[in-house]
This record gives sequence, C-alpha cells and structure tokens, in this order.
Amino acid sequence: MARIQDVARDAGVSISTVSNVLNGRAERMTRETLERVEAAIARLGFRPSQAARALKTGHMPIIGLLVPSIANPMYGSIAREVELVAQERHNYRVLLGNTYRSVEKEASFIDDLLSHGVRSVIVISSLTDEGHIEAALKRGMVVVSYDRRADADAKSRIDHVSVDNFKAGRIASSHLIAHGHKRLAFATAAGLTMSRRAKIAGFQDGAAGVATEVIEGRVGSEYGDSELVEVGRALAAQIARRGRTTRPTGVVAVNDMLGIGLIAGLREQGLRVPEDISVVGMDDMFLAPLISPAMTSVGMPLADMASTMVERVISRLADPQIPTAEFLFEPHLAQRQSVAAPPL
Amino acid sequence: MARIQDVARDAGVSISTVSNVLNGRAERMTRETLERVEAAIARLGFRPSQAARALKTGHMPIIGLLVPSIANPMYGSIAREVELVAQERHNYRVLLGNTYRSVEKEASFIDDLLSHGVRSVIVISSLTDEGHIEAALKRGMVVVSYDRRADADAKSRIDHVSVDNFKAGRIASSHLIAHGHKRLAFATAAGLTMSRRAKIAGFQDGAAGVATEVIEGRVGSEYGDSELVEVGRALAAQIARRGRTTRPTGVVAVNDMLGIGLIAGLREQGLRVPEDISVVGMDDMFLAPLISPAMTSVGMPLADMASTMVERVISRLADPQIPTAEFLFEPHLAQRQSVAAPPL
DNA sequence: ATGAAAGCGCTAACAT
DNA sequence: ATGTTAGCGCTTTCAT
Repeated sequence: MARIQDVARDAGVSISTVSNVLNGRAERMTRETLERVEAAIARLGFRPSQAARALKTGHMPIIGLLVPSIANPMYGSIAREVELVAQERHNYRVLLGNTYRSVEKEASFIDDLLSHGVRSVIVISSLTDEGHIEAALKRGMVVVSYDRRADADAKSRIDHVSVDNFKAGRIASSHLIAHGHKRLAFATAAGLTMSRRAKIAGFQDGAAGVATEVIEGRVGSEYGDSELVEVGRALAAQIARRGRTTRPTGVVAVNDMLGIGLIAGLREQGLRVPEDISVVGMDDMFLAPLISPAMTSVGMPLADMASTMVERVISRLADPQIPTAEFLFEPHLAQRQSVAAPPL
Repeated sequence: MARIQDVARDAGVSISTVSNVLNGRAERMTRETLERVEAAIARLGFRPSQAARALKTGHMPIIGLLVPSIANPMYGSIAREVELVAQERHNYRVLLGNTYRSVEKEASFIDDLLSHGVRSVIVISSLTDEGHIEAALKRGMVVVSYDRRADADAKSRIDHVSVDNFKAGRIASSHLIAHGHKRLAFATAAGLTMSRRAKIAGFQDGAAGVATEVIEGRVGSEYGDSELVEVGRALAAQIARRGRTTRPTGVVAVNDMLGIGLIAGLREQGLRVPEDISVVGMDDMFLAPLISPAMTSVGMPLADMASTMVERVISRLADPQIPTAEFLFEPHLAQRQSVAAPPL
C-alpha cells in the first residue's frame, strides 16, 4: 500500500503538503501543487492509513452501533439506515455489536470501541442499568440513545432520539376504542423498559372508561431470533384459554414481533383475527403488511430517526459542547386488516 | 486512557515486558513479574490501543462483513451468528457494510477496510463481476465468500461456504412431486446468480417427467427492505391471471422472502395456499413458520455455516498458505402447511 | 529475565 | 507556499 511518503515523492513535494491536501487545507498551496498532489494520489491509489491517523488524532471514522440482536428485523432496518447515512453522508463506517441485552456485552463493546479509537456509539438498548454508559461518557465517548427518552439521565451528556411512545400507545388504544372495543389488553414481554412504560401509560390514557389490563409473557433466557414472537404465541394461548366473555376483544402488542406471534398464536388457537380479536402492533416493520391478516400497526419515521442519530453523533464529535437534546418523533397509525369491530 | 508506559511504570518493569504480557509471551518472565504486570493492567484499566497496534503490525482485530442489505432478515441472522463467533471465540469485531448489490459500494467498502488495517472480509454477494474481489486478494485481503460456490474462481484464493443449492432445489421439487403435483414453477427475481442457477438445475432435476417453468420477476431499482417480497407479490398476480388449468399447482420460491410475498400475493388474488397452490420456500428463515400458512422451506445449518466462515477467516489470517477450500453444507426440508396435494 | 530503541504512517506545530 | 520534525502507543529485534 502506498504511503504518504510515496505520494510526496511522486508529486515532488513534502509530506506536509500531501497531508494538507488530505485534510482539506488546499488554500495553503498553489492550484498547481494541489493538482500535482491529487494526480499522484490517484496514480498510486493512495488511501491514508486510518490506523496511523487514529494514532495521531485519537479518532477513527467509525460509529459503534449497539443493538440487542441484529437478527431482529426491526434493528436490521435501523442498522441499514444508520449505515447508509453514516457512509454516504460522512464517510463513516459502522462497527456492529449484538448485546443480547447483557450489560457485560455492552460494556465490553464500548471498551473495544475505545481501544479502537472509536469515539461515538449509537445505543439501542433497553437496559435500565446504565453505569457502563455513564462510564463511557466520562471516557469521552459520544453517546446517542435510541428510544429511551431522557429520564434519569437528563443531566448527562447523552442525546436521545425516540418516538413519542405515550402517543403511540394512545393511538393504538383509541383506534380500538373507535371500533367499539370495551375490553382491551396490552401485551408485552416481562421487563419494564422506559419505552414500554410510556407505551402502557399512553395505552391506558387512550382507553379511559374501558376495561384494560396488561398481560406479560416471560422471555426465554436465550435471545433468539424469534424470542418475542414466541412470547406473543404464549400470550395468545393464555388469552384463548379464557372465556369468550372475559377475554379482551382488542389487544395492543408492545411491538410488531410480539404482535406477529400473537396473531399466529391466536389462529392456532382457533380464534379469528380480526373477527374474534383485533390486534394492533407497534413499529410498523416492513413485515406488518406481509402477514395474514395484514397487521395494523403504529409506525414511526425510521429513516428520519436514523439520520438524526447519525447527524447528532457527527455534530457532537465536532463540538462536544453543544447542549444535550431530545428528538421526539411523531408516531402514526398504519391501518390494515387486523382490526375490526368486536364480536357481539 | 492508560498507556503501556503507565502500566510499565506502575509495575516497575520496562515497556517490553508489558508488551510481552499482552502478547502472551509469559514464559519470558518470572511468575512474579507476570503477576505484577497483570495487577497493574487491571488497576489502571489498561486496554492497548488497537490503532497503535495496527500501525505497527498492519493488522486490526476486525472482520469486514459485506451484505446486500442488513434489513433483509436472512442477512440479519447470518450477521448475528458471524458477530457472535467472531467476538466470543476470537475477540474480533465486525465492521458492517450494505452493498445494495452495487459493485462500487463493494469496492469502496473493501478499500476502506484496507485503509483501516482490516485484512479480512466475509462477502455475501451475488455480484458476478468480481474484479474488485480479485483486487482485494491481490492486496492481501483474506476473503471468504458465502453461497457462491467455487466456479470461475476455483483457482483463486477465496474460500467458499455454501449450501448445496442443487440439492436444495431438488429437495423442493421432489417434495412437490411426492404430493402429486404435475405442473411446477420456480419463482425467482431477475438476475441469475450462481446460486440461483444451481437451485434451478436441482429443481429441474427433481422434477423430471413433469412440466416445469421458471418465472422471473423484475426487481425495483431500489434495494428496499421488502424488494423481494414485492417480486413475490407481482409473480403471484401473474400466476393468478393464468387459467386454472395452465397455471402451476406447485411453486418453489428462490428464497423465503420471495416466498412470503408469493403467499401473501396469492391470497390477495383469492387463491388458497395450499389448497389451490402449494408453495415451498428456501432458506427456512425464522419467519417461515410465522406466516400463514406456515411455509414449508428448504433450510440450511446457518449457525454452522457462519461459524465456518469466521473460523476460516481466522485460520487463513494465521496462515495465508493453507489451500483454498469449499465447504458445502447439506440442505434439509422443514415441512409445514404450505404444501398439499394439487387440486383435482 | 529484562530493557533500550527503532520505527509503523500519519498530523500539526513550527520553521523557512 | 512549502518543508522539517516531533511524536501518537505500540511491537519487536537486539543487547545486556
């Protein structure tokens, strides 16, 4: 691989001039020098060593991306948007880490980022214990958090990008109410994260004057590809077991994966969706319209959110002093076929 | 961040001794020295700078992973397995790149890897033009290719990890034949990749003596999350339009995403699966059992394959001279509800 | 068994 | 406008 020195020799200039070209300080030289250097770079196919750069500057053009599991299509979609923006708009690459919701994995990933000279990370996590995140901040990491609102850490230096989960919950339950439902349930997995709490609060707010309940499924210890789907299935069985007159007629799923399992499970139990039970998902993943019946879901502007996260990382990297911000996006309802009037 | 120098001072030894500890050369020192150094490392929370290491050694503990789009759950599942093995077994991290099936994106990703000191990449690509891959090899990259068999590049230094696509195709069509089908179709997206070609050949081999056809849908220019699903939908419409007596009674989808679209499309067109038309998918993604009807699909040992890819990367990094190999995995049939006897 | 020192490829003062 | 040079934090030969 050609080095900066080779370029300098080839162009007949000093290495600092080449370095100046690389770092956009073209004003410091004549047009002619610039052209000679650029020609030499192209001729030799020179790409500066990021390792050497990082050693010098303490900084690599890489963003860490921490997801619970990239096998979950929701996180896959986010990762795709993040990588696209990071790469095309800023020439940053993305280092991926699955955390399986383990604090140790998250902490170790952040440690590795630091040792690689990576100074920023987008965290998609539901962990409530954030000691390791705070530690990262202290060590100079730029942290942008997805879907976790600025609660306890309002005073810290984390930027937050989220959907308004309260509104999302309210949209879901109001939609069911508008169809005449009188007994609603919110289906979720065990372990209350901030976003789930907000969804439930919104759900209840939208369902005022009507019977509501929260049903919770236990998650297996392994974080598999379809863990949440299995939770939905289990919850469906639980619902089906109850009498026709006591079970909910409308169910809001904490997310689409769980909703998909719920719908599959309900059908397995001989209940029809939406004739017997209506289901509203949350996330509006690309899969929502593909299952049968196509699932009504509360979605969010994913591409905008991903883009905001990346831009925020880049901005704060450039100026660590900018005040912390919270970016709250509006959810919207994608109506499909999984909701109808309740059975008589 | 603590540097090696700080550790040396803290432990009262020289830098080289610390370095020897870091690089597993414990035999060179007394037990007592080793312990002092280890204690100092722990005390200071020292993590060696990978940038400095890379600058010196020309090598980073990172594997590049090139996928068409991480939003495709199939690639998400592979990425999860790859990252898991790379991290837990070898302490390697994964740098992710979406290629959207563009040669430029692939080439630019590999360029970036090189400039980062990353010397290995797992390529999941269907591109037939592999000039950029060859170029990478020449520049010292270790390349492991997923699902692309060693055809033209048999002489090159690429390791291949694939399913036996011919067998997969044959399993699918034989399964339909066994159910009494007499008119089969293979549904695929435009653009013949090696793996698709093999699947089709196997499909035809398994369907000897019966009418077969290959139907092809055009893919949009954008590589969206659900491109292949849309192709499946379009193909479904095309099939439904044809007369009951001429259209195929059994369809094999080139992959599950297309199969999911096919099933959704068929139902939209008023055709029942499997009563009117049977569908067999390929990949056996975790979604296959979740749609309705649960889709029969030809699967593969994904975790084994991912693990093999990572191990191969690590092995070849350690010894570039090991002969190129092709790892061929056996497909298997996952029977579900999307296949039945053809209508009378 | 341990240490000294050169140098990996850059960046950015600081000369000139 | 251009060049010289001191490191950035490691690894690794080569001494001792």
